Amino acid sequence: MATLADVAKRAGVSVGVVSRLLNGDETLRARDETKQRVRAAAAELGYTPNYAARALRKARVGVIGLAVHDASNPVYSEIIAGAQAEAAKAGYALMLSDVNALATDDEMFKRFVSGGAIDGLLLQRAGTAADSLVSKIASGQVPTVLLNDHTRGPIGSVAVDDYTAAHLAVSHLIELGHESVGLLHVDGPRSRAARRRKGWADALAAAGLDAPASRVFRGGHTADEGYRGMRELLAAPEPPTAVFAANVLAAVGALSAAHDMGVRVPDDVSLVGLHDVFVADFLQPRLTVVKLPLFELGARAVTLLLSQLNNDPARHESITAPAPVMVLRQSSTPPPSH
Amino acid sequence: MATLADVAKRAGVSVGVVSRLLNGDETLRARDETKQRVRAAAAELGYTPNYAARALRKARVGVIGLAVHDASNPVYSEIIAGAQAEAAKAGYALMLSDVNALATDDEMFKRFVSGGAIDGLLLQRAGTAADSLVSKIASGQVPTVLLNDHTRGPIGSVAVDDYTAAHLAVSHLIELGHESVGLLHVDGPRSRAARRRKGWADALAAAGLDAPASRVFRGGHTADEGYRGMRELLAAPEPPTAVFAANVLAAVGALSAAHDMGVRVPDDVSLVGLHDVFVADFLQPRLTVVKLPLFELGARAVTLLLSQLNNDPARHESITAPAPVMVLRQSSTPPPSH
DNA sequence: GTGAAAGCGCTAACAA
DNA sequence: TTGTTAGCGCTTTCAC
Repeated sequence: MATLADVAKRAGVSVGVVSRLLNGDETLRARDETKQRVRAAAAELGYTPNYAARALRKARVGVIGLAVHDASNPVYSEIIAGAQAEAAKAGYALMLSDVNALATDDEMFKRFVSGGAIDGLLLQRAGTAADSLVSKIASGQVPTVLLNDHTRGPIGSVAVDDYTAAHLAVSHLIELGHESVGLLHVDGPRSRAARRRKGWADALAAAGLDAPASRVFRGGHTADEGYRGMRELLAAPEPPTAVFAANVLAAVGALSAAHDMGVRVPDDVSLVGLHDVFVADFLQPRLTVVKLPLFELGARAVTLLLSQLNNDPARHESITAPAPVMVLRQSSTPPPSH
Repeated sequence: MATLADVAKRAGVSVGVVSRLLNGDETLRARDETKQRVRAAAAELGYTPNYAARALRKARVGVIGLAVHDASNPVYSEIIAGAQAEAAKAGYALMLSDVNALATDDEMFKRFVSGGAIDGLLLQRAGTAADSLVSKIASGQVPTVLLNDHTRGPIGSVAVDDYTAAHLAVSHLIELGHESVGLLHVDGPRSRAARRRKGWADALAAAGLDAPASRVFRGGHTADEGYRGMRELLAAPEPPTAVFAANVLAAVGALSAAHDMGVRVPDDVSLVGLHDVFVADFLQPRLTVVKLPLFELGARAVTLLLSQLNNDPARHESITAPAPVMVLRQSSTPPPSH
């Protein structure tokens, strides 16, 4: 690999000039002819800066870490895509990691957050003890921003409007004529789960309807958990005529559970999920869903993190535009008795 | 951040000793008492090695790149998980990247494969021109191994047994009594697609059945493409009574297409997919599938790459164990007329 | 048994 | 307008 010194020698100048020129240093006063010569030499040698050396010198590596619980979860992949795009714009690379691995494997944690392997960290919490540990420790080492979460103090955070999304979904169901709407709710950071539940409750209340705890079932954020939650819900004494699943994967499982119990969707019970992922459009029936700007969430998170890298204070951001939208498909219709 | 020098000072020794001790240098002859002192100092200061410095010095960064087409594709995520696990064992980190971004964005390409940002590259091709470009260039810069692909020359590769998997799926259908089995085939590197098609054809031939080109439709590897392919297949003059989809996502789309066309699965047509991903178990009907050792694929790929990093020659590996297995679910039954 | 020192490739401050 | 130089933190060879 060609080094700066190689280029300098070939161009007959010193390394300082080459470095400054190639990095676009404005204050460099050099003859045009010299610039040409240097550029030509660099091109001929196929020069590429060595990032390890640069990182060592500048104490900044140009990579931002992204720790999630399950990179294969389609919900996360849109966030990741957004983060990726924004990071690339700023010349940063993204490095994925698993939150649990980070929490469990001490070696990995040190390598990832200490040791200068990343300049900043994007973190997806999920309410477990390990999570708070990670976020606590990590924030002391590297600038951190939490994804779809809310926090004060030295850690930044950015969130989408879960409350409005839930409100929207439930209002849609109410407009269709439903009077009893169950909730398959997620665990996770209190605030996130709570916002979705409040959206559900408020929408019901606004229509003068009940939002009793007896209609709330644990849906989790996997299809398996959603399956179990829906079974419980449908086995309840007076099952609701509609269900809002606070997570798509839970909705996928819920659909499957209804089918297995001989309950037809949407004829017997309507179902709407949160987050629009491709699979929603390939289920039978196709899943009605509310779509949140997940791509933007990822993008804004890196913007915020980048500003923290420049010593701006950590802050919280809410993404209000684009607003949540209903994606009407086949799983929601008026209730049976209408 | 505490540096080696800090630790050395605190322990009252020189940096050389600290470095050798902490790295487990066998040839270091030091008094036990000294070792204790050094270890204590390191612990007290919370010393973590700086990876940029180490990388610069050793000309090796400890990260291996993994370039795929769509990190959110559940099929890839199992491969990724396998690679992750194996890399972690060897103290390597994994850095994901998008193949297309790499092919398009020159800046990114240089940063990723030149510039020493990665020590080796795991690459998922898909038959496009961009791919061969990438693999060609990349292999000149860093050791490379292709995922589920086959190649000779300076690039390594590792593949699962697509042929047997396809053969297994089609044989299963034949045993159920089907005599006409359609194929939703994938594009991608010739060898991979060809192996699956040959498995289909050979299984049919072994039973004295026809495998005409008129029963082969393009299924691609997304649900959308599978949807389109299945529509065409079902609209054909004499549609088959069973279909093998050479990719799960295509199978997901195919199921949806059948439903939209009023064709019942499995009553009117049986369907089996390739690769067992979670969603297969949550569809209606649950999808019968053949499972290939994808996790092992990822793991073996990094093992191979690591050996190439130690100057072993590039070679090709086939993963034969665990063997492909049928996962029987609800989408395959005997043909209607039986 | 342990210390000293060179140097990986780069940036930035200072000289000339 | 361009050259020189001091390190960033680490590993490794060689000397004592």
